[in-house]
Amino acid sequence: MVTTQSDSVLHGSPYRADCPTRHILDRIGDRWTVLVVGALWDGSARFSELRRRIEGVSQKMLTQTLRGLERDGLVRRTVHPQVPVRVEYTLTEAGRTLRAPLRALEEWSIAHLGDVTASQEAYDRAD
Amino acid sequence: MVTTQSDSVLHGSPYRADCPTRHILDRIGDRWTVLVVGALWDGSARFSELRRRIEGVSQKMLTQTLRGLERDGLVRRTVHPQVPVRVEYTLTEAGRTLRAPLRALEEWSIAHLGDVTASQEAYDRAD
DNA sequence: CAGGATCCAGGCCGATACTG
DNA sequence: CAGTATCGGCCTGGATCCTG
Repeated sequence: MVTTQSDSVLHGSPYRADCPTRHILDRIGDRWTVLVVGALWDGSARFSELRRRIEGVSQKMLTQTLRGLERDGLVRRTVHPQVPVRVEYTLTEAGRTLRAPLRALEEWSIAHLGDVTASQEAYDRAD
Repeated sequence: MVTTQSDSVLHGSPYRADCPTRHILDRIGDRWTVLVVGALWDGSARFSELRRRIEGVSQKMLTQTLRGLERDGLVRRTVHPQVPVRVEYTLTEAGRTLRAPLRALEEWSIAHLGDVTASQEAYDRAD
């Protein structure tokens, strides 16, 4: 509902507090979302598998991140009724489209990491 | 905390806690960095101008964000010795290269906002 | 005008214990 | 195995006051 507005959103300022893109940025913003999407890129994975793959993520944060992604329709959660329970997470079609922009960011990071680090050191050395 | 070595990190998993790309993601992660870069895209701007353009940013956060970007070599800060002081912020060459990946993200947001919102509502309605 | 310094509330997130 | 629930520390970030 909120989406169907003039194209002013496109060219207009995403700097407005009410801009819908901010909400998305908030999602991408948190470190784990990006890493979870990355970890799911080459196929589905179980909960504990993700937890092992993504170093440093707590169980709480992983759950929370997965719930958020599921709510956004970017990740599908499938429960296989077995004992013990088996839960699989997979990227949806929409989730897979996230790959391109995230990849762009990642590549930028890798390409510019050296420069950024050097700049930081120079900045810190000077007063 | 500062790592900088071992090129294995480059091609290795960005899921490792020590991966340098995380540092970049942390920067991009916070809402203000993205918005500041966006606000500076069409030229330099003064402090108060930025503050006006970016709705909702506090003086503290704007300063902090600009300092961070300057330290990273993405923004150049120029002080014009006048009374009152005039300070101009401009994107550096490196900073300008950020445009492409950020743009990609922004476009993804706009393109998928509708779907995401719909998915959220469905998720919340169900149980 | 462009910021530094400080106080403080709120949330983020980890650690821990418990369930189906 | 795949979570839920809860407590608590810390850090973020806003509000406010002050400076050159």
